[in-house]
Amino acid sequence: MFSIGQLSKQTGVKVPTIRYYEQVGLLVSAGRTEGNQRRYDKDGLERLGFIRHARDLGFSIEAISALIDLQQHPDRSCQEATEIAQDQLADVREKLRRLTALETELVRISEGCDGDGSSNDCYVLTSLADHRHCRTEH
Amino acid sequence: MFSIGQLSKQTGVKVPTIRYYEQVGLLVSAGRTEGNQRRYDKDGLERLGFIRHARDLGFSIEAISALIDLQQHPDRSCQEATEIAQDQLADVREKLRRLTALETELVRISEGCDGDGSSNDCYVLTSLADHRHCRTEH
DNA sequence: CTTGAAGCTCTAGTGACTAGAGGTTGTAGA
DNA sequence: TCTACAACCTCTAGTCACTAGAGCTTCAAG
Repeated sequence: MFSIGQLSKQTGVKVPTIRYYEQVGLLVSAGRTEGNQRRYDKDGLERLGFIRHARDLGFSIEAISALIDLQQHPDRSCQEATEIAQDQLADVREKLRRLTALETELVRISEGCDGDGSSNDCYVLTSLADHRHCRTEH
Repeated sequence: MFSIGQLSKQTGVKVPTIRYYEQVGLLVSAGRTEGNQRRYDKDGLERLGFIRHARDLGFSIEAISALIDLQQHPDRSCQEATEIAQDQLADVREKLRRLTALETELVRISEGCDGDGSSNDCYVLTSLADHRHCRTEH
């Protein structure tokens, strides 16, 4: 049996975050000692590991809830799980696309200015003031 | 002179967002009609355009505040503006790095599973349960 | 002069935590 | 067995950048 602090150390999830996950229903309520402190077993450890990993991959709490539901109903097809993962992938790719455009723009903006001179003709500021200078969509 | 709605249309910034920007001090308080409605001039339009563009590029409200300060003190060196832009670029690049790793992982996870079969051996779920399956750091 | 779209302020909600106050419990050492 | 104190508890509020809604007032066209 682990205390919440030990669970935290083993998973790398902060103590208040673990309590938060319980509060929003991601983790089932932990058993308690007589003095009302949470105690976890190996099962709890694994569930939190799953959540941690999914969060690291950018899945939302809502998506993780759905995935945990699926885990607990092994009779259901895993098509749903695959869909959730693919939605997440599409999301990540969209973010990559946007960030790549931003990178291009920021490089252009940063390089135009050597940091000398006064800010009334600063390239960074004039570039931000006028979208028409941009080379990519964003 | 524009109403807040006209300003919104011209810049693509929603009306409540404009009021929010004023509230947090990004936009100086607009002049008002006798009936207490906001009226903007060309200056306000340009300032909001600047904010809009900088937000699109992912700059935080705080960073934009600093940039606007610099605009209003043209005597100060633009080195600070360049630093802010380069910080933002570093930030974007870090996000790109992480998202690229996530993409790799998600492709691997999604492709391992064809959506058939039941979820007790679903590759998506087992992959999420065990970080050791991963090929990249995240 | 009427109507209704557009404006106003204020409060509260979003997601995923994080921080802090103020109190209680568990446990290691004396 | 006692004591000290780290770790635990609950609850509220704050973060960021908005967004939504209630309930009211003003503007402008017909």
